[in-house]
Amino acid sequence: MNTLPPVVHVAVQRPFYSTLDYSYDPTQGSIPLGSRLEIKLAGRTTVGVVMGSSPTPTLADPKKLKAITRLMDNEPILDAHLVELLDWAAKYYHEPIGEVVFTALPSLLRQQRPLNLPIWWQLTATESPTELQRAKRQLALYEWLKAQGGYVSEDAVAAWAGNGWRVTMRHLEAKGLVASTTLPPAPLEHIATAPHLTLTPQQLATIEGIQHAITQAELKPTLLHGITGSGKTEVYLRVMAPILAQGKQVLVLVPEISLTPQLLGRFRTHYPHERMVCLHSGLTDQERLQAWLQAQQQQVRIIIGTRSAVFTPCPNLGLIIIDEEHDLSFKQQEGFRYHGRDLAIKRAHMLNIPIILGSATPALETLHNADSGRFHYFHLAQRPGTAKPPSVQLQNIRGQTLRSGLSSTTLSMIKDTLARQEQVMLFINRRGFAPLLMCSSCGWSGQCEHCSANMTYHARQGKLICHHCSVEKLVPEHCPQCGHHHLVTQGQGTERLELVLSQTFPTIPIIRIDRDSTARKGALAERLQQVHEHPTAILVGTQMLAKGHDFPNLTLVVVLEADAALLSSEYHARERFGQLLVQVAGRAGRSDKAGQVIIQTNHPENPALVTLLAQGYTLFARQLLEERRRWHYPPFGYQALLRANAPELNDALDVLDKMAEHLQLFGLGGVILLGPTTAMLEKRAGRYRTQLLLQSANRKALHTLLNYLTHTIKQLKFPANTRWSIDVDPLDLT
DNA sequence: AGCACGCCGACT
DNA sequence: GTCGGCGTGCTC
Repeated sequence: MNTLPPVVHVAVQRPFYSTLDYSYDPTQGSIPLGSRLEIKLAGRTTVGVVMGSSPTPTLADPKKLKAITRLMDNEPILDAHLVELLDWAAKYYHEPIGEVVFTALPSLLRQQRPLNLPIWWQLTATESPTELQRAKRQLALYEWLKAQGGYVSEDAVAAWAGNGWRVTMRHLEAKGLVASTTLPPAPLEHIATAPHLTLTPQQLATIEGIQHAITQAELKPTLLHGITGSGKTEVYLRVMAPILAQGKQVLVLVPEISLTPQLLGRFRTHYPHERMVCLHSGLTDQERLQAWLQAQQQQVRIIIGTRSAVFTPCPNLGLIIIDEEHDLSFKQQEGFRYHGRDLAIKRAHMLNIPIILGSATPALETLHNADSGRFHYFHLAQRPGTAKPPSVQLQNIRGQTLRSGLSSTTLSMIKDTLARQEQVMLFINRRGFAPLLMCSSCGWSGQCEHCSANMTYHARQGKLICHHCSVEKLVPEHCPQCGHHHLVTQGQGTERLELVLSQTFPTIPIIRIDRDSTARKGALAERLQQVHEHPTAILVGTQMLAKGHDFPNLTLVVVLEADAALLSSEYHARERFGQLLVQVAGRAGRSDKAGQVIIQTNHPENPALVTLLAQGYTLFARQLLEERRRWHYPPFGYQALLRANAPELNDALDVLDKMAEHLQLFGLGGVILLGPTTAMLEKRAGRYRTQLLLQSANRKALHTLLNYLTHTIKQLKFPANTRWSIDVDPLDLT
């Protein structure tokens, strides 16, 4: 007779694409989905998470079956919905299930420490039945519980009732008078008492429209396309109100840490009595765990966080908001390469709750979804108050002599702006002093030993730094190749601009904001403070400056080195440049003063650029979409990028050659293979990088192929020391 | 990913 | 004769 025990399907922190089966003793009770287990794996004790169960083992050889060691916590750590989402994500991104589940957990929960959530007792009936009259002890405990307001912690019960309390509680539980629970949800506070901004008719109409859209039976994601300064945050805040009033949770995803405190401030002001948490990379492990638990226990209803916050357990989730949905930081670029926005959309769909994507510059994919009617679309095209959109002009620098990257027209406009006692911002997406140091005599240049790239000259530190692998070395005093003393720099960086401007405008404060000048904790806040203290000033910065910050006295923005992005062969480059340009331009003239934007370029006739300036972002984006349609690029086709790297180029190529051959043997089913080729940055940190692009009009065909690959890859023999990865929906093809 | 097992070079 | 190199293969 077959007496095989029931099993749970367990995700473990190992590179396995499937769960492992472990048996358990059903007489000890069932094991809920999402529970954390202690298990033995290959002779070692480790942590697993229950992803499913079945009455009999599903593994081929039942002799291998082991029993779980124990349940680690008194509560499952993930609810059924998150288990389903993570399961889906593992399949969609072709990532080992354990990798997915464990990146979704706070790091303290990946370890073998039990969580031991406090148990609370909840009164479930308020009328004490007469039968309790006879059971004095039960009655006393029951009345005491009632006096405490209906929720009491296990510890409090033990302290009050003394020995034997557990038996008494079990009696009360059996009579249906109490139930054990985790922490009670935070009480409903009173909502939105802060003084409200007056809304524009357009904002009001948008809020009303969104509120109507998100209460429809058939929910679609909503794109809120609002130009910079149009008050998207205010719309989020108002749309949230009815959701919060129902006691539901709102999950807000934001691009990166630098903007989180700012947004949190707005939320605090608007909802001063609502408890909220922030989940970002700046938290300690303990803080992160606490925030995670508070969301899980419904102690907070507003959860603001970066990419990984999409996995925060919210048992009563009512709305998801993705701010700056186009932002690249939502896509994880290593390991489990998920897209926070796309997973949020999936999560909202699974829960049948509304989701709002906000951006001044929606991603092409998102815009296409709105154009095709798959998403609702709302447009906030005006800035409230007197703020007007800035005037943007292209400045042809072809054949002009530049002074440290600045044309004479630019310089005179800077002078004029400063004379009006206003601020100027110079935007250049390159930190350091100069991107290249070379010998004027023999042509030697400072190459990184580990990467196929130049090292950037950082004057202040007196170093050459590789921006790809962070290797540093002291600037040589003379040419390492010919001994010549005349080493010259080429090109512009933020540091050099800062220096040149301080020489040209010795009385004007120059405030540089880039990764180097803001590395120290609190340095960014200091710099921003300086900007607000000096109404006449020059700001020099990288894309850090492009997002979110409000500089009311800033009226001139100069964009330098625009051409690299325009000429790039990477088809995402122009989309990103357009987004960046619109975001940068949005910094100019945010109050009542008119803003101007100058773009220095050698290619003022560039069609994408011309469309962007003459007809705006939406038409620019639609034009790029048409191009993508012609090439069957996303969103008109589906892509996955296989990457490999190795200390030897041939080994890295060999990996992808073997994969390509393997896939061809299986049958491509209409999927096109492009490559293998070397990556644009051929060598990085001592490893050669190669890639193979898979493209198909049919998502299913692509996924079938990837699924075959991951499940048969062990048959392939790769050279030693090679690594490979799969990137589904890649956003970075370099 | 770990880790054990296993088959070839320089050492007590 | 052994210690240890990292190639190969397995983990419910």
